Amino acid sequence: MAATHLRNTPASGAPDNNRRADLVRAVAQLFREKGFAGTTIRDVASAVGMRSGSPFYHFTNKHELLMAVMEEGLQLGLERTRAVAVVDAKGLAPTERFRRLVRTHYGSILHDAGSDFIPVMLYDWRSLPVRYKRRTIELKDRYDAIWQATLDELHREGRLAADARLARLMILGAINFSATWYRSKPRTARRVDLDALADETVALVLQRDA
Amino acid sequence: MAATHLRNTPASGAPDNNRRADLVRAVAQLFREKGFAGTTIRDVASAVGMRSGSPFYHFTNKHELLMAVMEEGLQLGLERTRAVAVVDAKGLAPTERFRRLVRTHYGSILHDAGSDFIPVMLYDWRSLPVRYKRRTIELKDRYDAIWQATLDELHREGRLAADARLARLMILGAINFSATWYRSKPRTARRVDLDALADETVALVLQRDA
DNA sequence: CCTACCGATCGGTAGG
DNA sequence: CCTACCGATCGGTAGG
Repeated sequence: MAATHLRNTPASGAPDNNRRADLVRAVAQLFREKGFAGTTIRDVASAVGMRSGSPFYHFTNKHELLMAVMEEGLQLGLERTRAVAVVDAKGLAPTERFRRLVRTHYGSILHDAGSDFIPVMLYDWRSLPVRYKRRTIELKDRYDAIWQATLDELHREGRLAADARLARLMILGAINFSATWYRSKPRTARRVDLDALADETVALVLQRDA
Repeated sequence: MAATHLRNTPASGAPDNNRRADLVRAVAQLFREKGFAGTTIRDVASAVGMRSGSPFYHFTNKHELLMAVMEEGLQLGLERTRAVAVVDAKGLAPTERFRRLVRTHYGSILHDAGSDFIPVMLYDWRSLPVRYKRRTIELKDRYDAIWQATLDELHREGRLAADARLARLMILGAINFSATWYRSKPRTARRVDLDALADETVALVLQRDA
């Protein structure tokens, strides 16, 4: 019994990272489904097989749990987006790079299994205390910058007919809003997969090649 | 004292409509700011100068308050949108009718003073119990139908390069998402007013005239 | 990480 | 619509 407890308590005194990661993942799913205020610490604990007081061994309060979810999402999203835009599609035409950005956002940011972190940010940004917002905004700005670079190029080429900064807000808005209506296992026959959805999004917002 | 109470209690036995309307309005603002689960009945009561138990004289539980907010928003939105699309802009070109739809959604649905009802629906749809959703969806479908008619026309004219149904979801998504970033009293100098925002939105999603 | 618990708060109600 | 209240639940903590 005691040995089991010790196994999860690293020598350094810092909580075990696996358990912490388990918590953040479980919490992301719960917050996405029921919201920050609608989720109790007891929900969180039981989702990872802990007792009600134990999450506070890893996080000092509920708000830090919320921030951890958002930061995890931005960190992961930044890595994946950078891999697509700055590495894989570096030499490609802006339109193709744009298509890949859109597809990545639909997939690994919003709708792939386990992608609950950013949706929590979209839904519950207002629940994050101001003092936690600064750090999160820094990460978010870096994410936006990657998009902005490609959108600026498209604007220069005449493929984007709106102000490039507003275009970013509107395009990411259109994609993010799919969090409210897209279901990977739909009830209706009108199934749209993420590839098709990305293509349609690109078609909608880019002007035809002149 | 007793007279004051009686004045607000109509003979029919039904609660006074003005007080009910006051409640719905105040609740919409609170739910928009703090979310459904993050708002207490005591917040609601004190916002309209009541004591904590009194809102239950008008609504049997907290969820009915949420539904009332959403229905009020859809009812108002439907009226205004119909006035614009089906009356005022009936004979106009689809592109102009579209522009007015977009402008109305930005204004009287999302960002004008007192337009907190629909944002509550966007944020807290998941908090509405399933048995309340049916009625709300009926109203929402009618709202969507007005948009869809104009988008179908634009698609036929070649001004819309995506599937018209997905276009509706994406365009309303782009507009609705402004609820998370648009501020009528911005901190930065980059002020964009709703007229300009509507124009930019139209420019983004419509293909240039061939 | 568990046990055992606390003080505060919450949605809701009875009775007037 | 108020007064007075209840039972349940909540975030969080002490001590091991």
